[in-house]
Amino acid sequence: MPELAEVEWFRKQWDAGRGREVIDVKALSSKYVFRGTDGNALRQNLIDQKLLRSKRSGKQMLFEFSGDNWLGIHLGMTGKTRVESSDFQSGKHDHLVLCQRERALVFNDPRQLGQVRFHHGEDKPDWWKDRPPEIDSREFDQKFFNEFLGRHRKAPIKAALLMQSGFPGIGNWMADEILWRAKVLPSKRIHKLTARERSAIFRATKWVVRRSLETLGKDFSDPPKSWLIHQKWKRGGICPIHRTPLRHATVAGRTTAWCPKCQR
DNA sequence: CAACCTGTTCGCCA
DNA sequence: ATGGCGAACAGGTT
Repeated sequence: MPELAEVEWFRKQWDAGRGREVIDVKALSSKYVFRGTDGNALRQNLIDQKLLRSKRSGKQMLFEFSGDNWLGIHLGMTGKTRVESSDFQSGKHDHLVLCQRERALVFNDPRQLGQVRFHHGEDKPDWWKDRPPEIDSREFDQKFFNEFLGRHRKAPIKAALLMQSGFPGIGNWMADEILWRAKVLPSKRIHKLTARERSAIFRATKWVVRRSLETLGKDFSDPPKSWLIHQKWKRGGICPIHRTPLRHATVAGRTTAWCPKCQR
């Protein structure tokens, strides 16, 4: 489910617990989502600590706690964070519950392709360092964009858009939305793109990210009806511009929708 | 029962 | 050494 804008919304859900102590931790640490993490250390360290703040980088979330404790959550395909009341009883796929006196902060992930990581130390965890620039920042500029594409000349443009090291936060629906707006066929190889097409993709990337943060990222509301996302999953989906039936195929290993009239 | 899935990582191959 | 691609991960839904 979650790409950049949805992850931003899920990150903010736990803001309700900022400044408050964790009094108990329920962690099903044998589960796949805890791979590579010491569930006991997580439990021992987080109890009695306060949630201080959180950050997002691409699709990654980092929650900082007092006492030099850091909790990383990646939502994968089906992960969600939410808040429940303090007497909440955890359900089947609620793998991690941080209990506070006033509420419970819950991480749920049926499919478990997400990941929970824990780090204790003064400095941020290694896996949070050397992140690529946020698309919605000045550091994500034409130079960075062109250099990244230059390293993947033979790949279809959609494959590059899905690479988190170059387009942090972009996922399947945002990639299709960007290429539809830029009027570029998702399967087009990067070395075949014209300068004009590259520039259109750069601008559409920034635009889709900014606009989806203003809707989905802010209050989980739908982007405008004119967006491709509303059509891409439906049977009989049409181009929002002139109602041409969308085409579907697997590109870069993922289901892809595009308008055969707009995108060439 | 089979195919599919808004994500990432691994191993194989060029 | 680097880049491209298919499979695997786990469990639910169509």
